[in-house]
Amino acid sequence: MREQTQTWKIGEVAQRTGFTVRTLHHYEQIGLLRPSGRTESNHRLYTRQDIERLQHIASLRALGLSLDAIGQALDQRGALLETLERQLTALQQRREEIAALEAHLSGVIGLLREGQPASTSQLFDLMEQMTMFEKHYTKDQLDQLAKRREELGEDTIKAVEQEWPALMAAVKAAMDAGTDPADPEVQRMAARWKELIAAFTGGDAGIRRSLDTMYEQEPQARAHSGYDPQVAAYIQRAWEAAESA
Amino acid sequence: MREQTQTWKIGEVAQRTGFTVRTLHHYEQIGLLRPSGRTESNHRLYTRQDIERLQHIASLRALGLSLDAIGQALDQRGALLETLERQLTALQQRREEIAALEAHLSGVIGLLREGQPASTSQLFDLMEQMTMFEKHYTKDQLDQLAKRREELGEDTIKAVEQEWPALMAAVKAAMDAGTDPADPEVQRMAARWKELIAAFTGGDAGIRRSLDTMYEQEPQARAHSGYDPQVAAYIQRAWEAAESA
DNA sequence: TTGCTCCTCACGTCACGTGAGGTGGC
DNA sequence: TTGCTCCTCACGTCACGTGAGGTGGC
Repeated sequence: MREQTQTWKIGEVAQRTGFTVRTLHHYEQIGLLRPSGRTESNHRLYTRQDIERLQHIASLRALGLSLDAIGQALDQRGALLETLERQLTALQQRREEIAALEAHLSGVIGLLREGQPASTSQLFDLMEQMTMFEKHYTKDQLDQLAKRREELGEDTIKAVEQEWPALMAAVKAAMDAGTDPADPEVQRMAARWKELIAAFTGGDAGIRRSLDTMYEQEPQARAHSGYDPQVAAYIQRAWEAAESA
Repeated sequence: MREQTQTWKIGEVAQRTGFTVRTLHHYEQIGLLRPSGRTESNHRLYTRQDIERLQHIASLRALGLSLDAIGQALDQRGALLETLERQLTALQQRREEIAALEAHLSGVIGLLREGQPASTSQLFDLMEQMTMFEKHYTKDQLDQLAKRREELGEDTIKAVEQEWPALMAAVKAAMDAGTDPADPEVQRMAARWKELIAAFTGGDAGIRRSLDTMYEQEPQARAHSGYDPQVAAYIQRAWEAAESA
């Protein structure tokens, strides 16, 4: 009538379950799985129940749960479903983050491969711009911008990028000379300024707003483009003069 | 003619770049970014070049690179493209792993919600089975099995699952009684056995092979289904007798 | 006596967060 | 003198891997 309870030493348990001895030590240390007994010489003894618990741990670990979450799920029956749902949400979120990183990374790799930027620092300039863009524009807006660049063609884009600094310098010169914003030459430059922005935004008001916020919030963006708030205010006045005319 | 080099203290750098002071300490400690100077009172002084390097670090960190990889990429120009490509591959792999986890987890949550398994230990049995299945069957095979279950309908599946243990017990009894495998009654049971397997596999040879390997390699699977190698060998002989007849 | 298994520390990993305890400039 | 910034340790995080040094059973 003796209840003979079979037990296993740690090495046997390790071999049968695929856990390492160290891992079993660890699980005992954090209180996740305490072997039911010890031999006289202090060797751990695991019962069938212990091994069952270990298998449950393995199942939950296979779902990516943390040891902490596993402990809670096993000790408070009923919390299981909720724990798993939280885990699913966390995984989905993590996967979306990774997908976004991948998109960003692919973009940078594309720049590096095709554009062959002249210098490393130029590459980093480009990367910073990309990061800023991805921060201030929605995904739809970025798609629109990409389509627009394609429509315009590389040559047009390069031409515009070269024209910008020249135009800003000319406007700044007129401003510094105290020229009236209503002056015909300034009006011509203001109109051209408007055209260049429209070429970039494609006339989309949302993209225009995102562009403005980016320049407001990112000193980097201002520094990079040579944007000057005083010049911007001056152009603003020129536009207003044109409207009231 | 004095070259006046502007410098910033750690708090200023932190504020402008969005890193924390502790992080800058850390970057110095691991040699990723060493400020170019110190004041008399030992306060760190960062130059414009230091801050540029910090911005490059930020760009690369935004791509998910480890600090170690960032250090290498920045110190050995040319290694950059390769580093980024490795990172992209790693991210893709990680994303696929997460997707697989999600699929597994969704399955388990589905079981928990719909099936409402009677006890926790029953749920874990189911989970272990799922894990084993996902290990031994290809994705295509799992899809096929799912489709097949749908075709058969819940009632048929339950009926079959109930019939199994009874059939195995009957065969075992015949075997224990020393009945000849060619005996008509044993032949009837062997034929039924074949039908039940076919109902599960849908006659697919690949699925049949996966099922066999699973029973060979997973003591868990054998224990769970009550599978007995001696009974299996007996059935084998019955099938051979049927063929040679 | 020789292997093999078991034991208990305890450091290292990754990228910092969070104090603790103290000093220097306005 | 009071704040504020700066400094240098140093522990904690997560799930163990990897020794180090030593003991017990066949």
